[in-house]
Amino acid sequence: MNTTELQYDPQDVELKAQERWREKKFDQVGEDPSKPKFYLLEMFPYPSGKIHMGHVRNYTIGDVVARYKRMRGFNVLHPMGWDAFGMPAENAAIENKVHPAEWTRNNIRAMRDQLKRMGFSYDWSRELATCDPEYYRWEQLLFVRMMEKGLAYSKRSLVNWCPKCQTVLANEQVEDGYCWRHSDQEVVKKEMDGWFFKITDYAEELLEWTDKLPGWPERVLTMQRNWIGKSIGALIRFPMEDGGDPIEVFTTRQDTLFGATFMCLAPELPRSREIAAGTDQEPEVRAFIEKTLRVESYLRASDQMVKEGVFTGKYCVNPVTGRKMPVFIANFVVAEYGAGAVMAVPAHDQRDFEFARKYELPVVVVIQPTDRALDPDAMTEAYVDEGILVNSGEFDGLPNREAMDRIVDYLDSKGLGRRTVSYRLRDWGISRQRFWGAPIPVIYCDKCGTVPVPESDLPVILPEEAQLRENGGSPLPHLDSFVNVPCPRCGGPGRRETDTMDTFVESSWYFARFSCADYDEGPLDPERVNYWMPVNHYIGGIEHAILHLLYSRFYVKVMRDFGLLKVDEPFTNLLTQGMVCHETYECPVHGYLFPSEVSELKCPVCGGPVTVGPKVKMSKSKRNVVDPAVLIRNYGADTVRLFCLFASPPERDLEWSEQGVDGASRFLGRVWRLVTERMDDLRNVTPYRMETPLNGILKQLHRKTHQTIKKVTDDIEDRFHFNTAIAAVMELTNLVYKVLDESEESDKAALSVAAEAIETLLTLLFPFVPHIAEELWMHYTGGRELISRPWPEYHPESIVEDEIEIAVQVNGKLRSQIVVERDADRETLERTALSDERIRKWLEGKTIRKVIVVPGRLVNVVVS
RNA sequence: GCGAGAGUGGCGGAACCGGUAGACGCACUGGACUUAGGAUCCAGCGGUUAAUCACCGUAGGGGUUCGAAUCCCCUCUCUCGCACCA
Repeated sequence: MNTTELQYDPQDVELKAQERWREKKFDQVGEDPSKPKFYLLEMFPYPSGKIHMGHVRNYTIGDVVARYKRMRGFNVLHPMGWDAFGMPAENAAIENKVHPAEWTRNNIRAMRDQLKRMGFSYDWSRELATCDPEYYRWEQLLFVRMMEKGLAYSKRSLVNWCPKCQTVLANEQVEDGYCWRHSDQEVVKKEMDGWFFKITDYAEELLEWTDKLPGWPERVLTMQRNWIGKSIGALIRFPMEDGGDPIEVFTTRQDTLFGATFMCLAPELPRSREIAAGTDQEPEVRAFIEKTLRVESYLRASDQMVKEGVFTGKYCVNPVTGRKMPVFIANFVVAEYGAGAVMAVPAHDQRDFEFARKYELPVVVVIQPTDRALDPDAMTEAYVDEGILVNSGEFDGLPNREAMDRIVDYLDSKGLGRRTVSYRLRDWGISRQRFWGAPIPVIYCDKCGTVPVPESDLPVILPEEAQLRENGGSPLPHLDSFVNVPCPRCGGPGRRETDTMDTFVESSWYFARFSCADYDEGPLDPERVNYWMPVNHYIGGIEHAILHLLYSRFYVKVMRDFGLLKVDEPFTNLLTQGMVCHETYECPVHGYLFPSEVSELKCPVCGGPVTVGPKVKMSKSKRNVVDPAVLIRNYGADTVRLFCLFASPPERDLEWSEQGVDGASRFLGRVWRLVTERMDDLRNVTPYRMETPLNGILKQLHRKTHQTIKKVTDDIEDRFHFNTAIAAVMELTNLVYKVLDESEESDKAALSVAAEAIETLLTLLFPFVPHIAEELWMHYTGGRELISRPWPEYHPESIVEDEIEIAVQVNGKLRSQIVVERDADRETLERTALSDERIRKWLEGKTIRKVIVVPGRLVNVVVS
C-alpha cells in the first residue's frame, strides 16, 4: 500500500470507527467490584429535535472525561437519556397536528443519531425517556409514598400563572416577574388548588450540606444558600386591642421591639381582607388591596416603588410597652416571607422610617449609637447599626447584640413569643395544568376525600389518545374516560386528578435510575444504585444552579430517607460549563439576521448597513445559532470536538469562531500527514524504549514526549483544562515534524524516537478526537485498536532537563540568561551569573548589595 | 443596595506556589512550492524606535518585596446571582 496517497476523509474515518465501537460494545458496563467505579454524567437533553452547540460542548467535555477514565482503568458509567415531557411537544402538537408522543419519539430518534454521529461513548443499553410509563410509574410510586409521609400535600394558594403556558409555575421558574420560558409573558397571581412537595422540611439539611460539597463551584453553592435564605429571629405575638386574634410577626430584630410603633400587613394575606370588614374603613382598605395586587409583584419589589399603605382602623398592642399600634396594610410587606406581617420600628429600619414620615407616625429611638445621640424628630434616615438600648425598660444599657437573646428569652418566659428560624425557601409547587407530563396519581372521592392511587394500580398512564385543544389548555379534564374512575377506597364515583407533575420532578432522580434503568421491581435496584451512586462528576449549564440542582439534592435526601439509596448528596463534583456565544448581526429595519446570510455587512433584505452586535449566547431569537449538523458534514465530528475543547476552558463562555474551526481542522490534517507520510519508515522501527542514551534534538523529543504525558494527564486530572492539554499535544506534534525534517530518511534512531512520540500523541489525543486517533493507530500498528489501550505513563527520569536556562536579573529586571547544569548549586549559579558578559556590563561602577539565587529558576543581583 | 467572579497583544487564551509575561491557536505580514491556491511548508508578529543589548507594558492609582498579571489598600469597568426578607 502506498500510504502517502491516504487522504484524511473525516466522514469515512468516523463512520468506520463508530461502526467498530458499536459492535464491540466498549461503552456498556456492568457492576464490577474488582474495579474502581466512576459515574460520569452530563445533564440529559430535552428532545427538541436536533442538538445545538451547547449540547455538543457539554457532551464533548463529558466524553473526554469518560474515555480518559476508562483508559485509567475505571469502570465508567456514562449514560444518556431524554428529559422528554414538557411544553414544546404540546406546542408542536397544536401547530403541526402531530401527537406530542410521536413528535417526542421522532425527535429522540433524530437526536440519538446525532449524538452517535459525534462519537460520544454512551452506554445506550441504559437509555431512558421520562415520558415512558416504565419511567414515570416509579415517580408516581414515589409521589404516593411522599403523600403517606406528608411530604406531598395539596393546598389552595396564590400561585404564579403563565397565561402562555396555561399553567402554574414554581417560584423558581419566575424570573423578574416573567415566565422562565416566555421572556415576554408576565406571570400573574391566581388562587388555585395544587400539590406541593415539602422541600422546606429539608431546608436545614440542604443548607448544611452546602458546606460539605467541596467539588461544587462556590458560585452555585452561594446561589443555593441565598435561595434557601435562612434567618434566625423571633416570632412575636401582638394582641389586638379589640380582643381579636393576635397578629404574629417574624423579626430578626427583636432587640428593637420597644421601638415598634405600628404594624404592617401584606395585602395578600386573607387577614388583610377581613380586618376592616364592616367598618367605615372597609371600602378604602378594599380599594388599596385591589390596587396593590393589580401591580405585578416584580414591580412592587423594585426600588422605584413608593411605599404606600392604608390604615385599617384597628390597633394592636405592643406586648412589652403596651403602646397602641395602628395596623396598616402596606405594599412593601412580602406575603411569602416570615408571617407576612412586619412590626414597624421606624427609628431603626429605613422602610419603616419612610413609611412613618409619610403617614406621620411616631418614631421611638431604642438604640443609641455610642458616638452621638439620636433625636427622633431630627432624624432623616433610620439608624440601622449597632448601639446601646434605651427606652427599653429593663434592657436599657445592653448592647443590642446581647439584647437580641435576652429579649427573646423574656418573650418566651412570658408566653409572648419564641425563637424561630425562617427560610426564604417555599414548598415546591409541582401541579401543572398541562397534558404532556406524568399524571399525579390521586383520585378525589366525595366520601373518602383525596385518595392516592394504590401502588398496584400504577402507573396512571397518560392517555395518548387525547386530542389537544387549540387554546393550549390540557385536554385531560375533558376526557371522561380518564377523569371518571371508581374511588379505590369505597368503590363509589371518583374523579381523577387531571394535573400533571412539573417536569423537574422527572429530572430530580433520573441520574439514580440510570444505574438500573431496566429494574422492574421498584424505582431503584438497591444493589446497583448503591454501587454506582453518587455521580462522581456532573456536567451541565449554570442555568440550572438553583432549579434542577436543588430539587435533585432534595429528592435524593427523600429517597435516602425512604431507604431507596444510601447517599446524602447526588453529585460529588459539579462542573458548570459556560455558554456558547456568537456575535449578532442586526439590521435597523429588519432586526436580527442569520450570520450566514450577511455579506459585507449588508442586509440581505434591504441592502442597508448591518451592525455587528455583542457576543451573546446562541439563540433562535438572536438568529446567531450555528447548526452542529452542518459542521459535522463539513468538517467531521473530531474537528467539532477539538474546536469546542481548544477554544476555551470549560467553565468559561466559548466564543464561536469559523476560523477556530478551520484551525482545529488544520491541526488534525497535520497529525494525519505526520503519521501517514512516513508510515512505511515508522513501521520498520520499534519505538524508542530507552535502550540507548540519546543526545541533542532526539533527547529533547524523548523528553518532550514524556513531559507532554505529564502535562496532559495533569490538565485533565486536576482542572479539566483541555485547552492547555491540547496545546501541549500541538507542541509535541510540532517538534516531531522538526525532528523528522532534520534527520536523514534512514536515521533509525530518529525514527525510533519519533515513533515513540507519535504513539504517545495518538494515545493522548484519543479522548479528545477518538476517531482519527484510532484510525491512525490502526494504520500504524497494522490493525490493532486504540480504544482498549491504557493511558500512557511518563518516566520521571525522562522529563527532567539536564541543562536549563536560568534568568539573570539586575535589580529585578531581566538582563541575561545563562545555561547551566540542571542541579547546579547556588554557588555555581551565582558565579556563572556574575561572570556573564552582559551582566558584567550592568554591574560596572555599581556596588553589589545582595545576590538572590533561586536554584532552577533565576539569579537576581541587587546593586546600587 | 448586597453577594460572587472577572479585567493580560488585533482576537480566543497561557503563565498552577510571588521568579524569563504573552505558551498554543486564530488573524495579519513576508517568503517557498506552484498553471493556480482559500492547500501545504518556512519565517516574523505587545508598544515606542531607523535600530538596539534601551525604554514602556497584564483596567487605573498606591503599597509590600531583591522581584508582583499573581499578595494588600483605593478607584474604575464589565458579567452573573439575589434584591422592600422585617
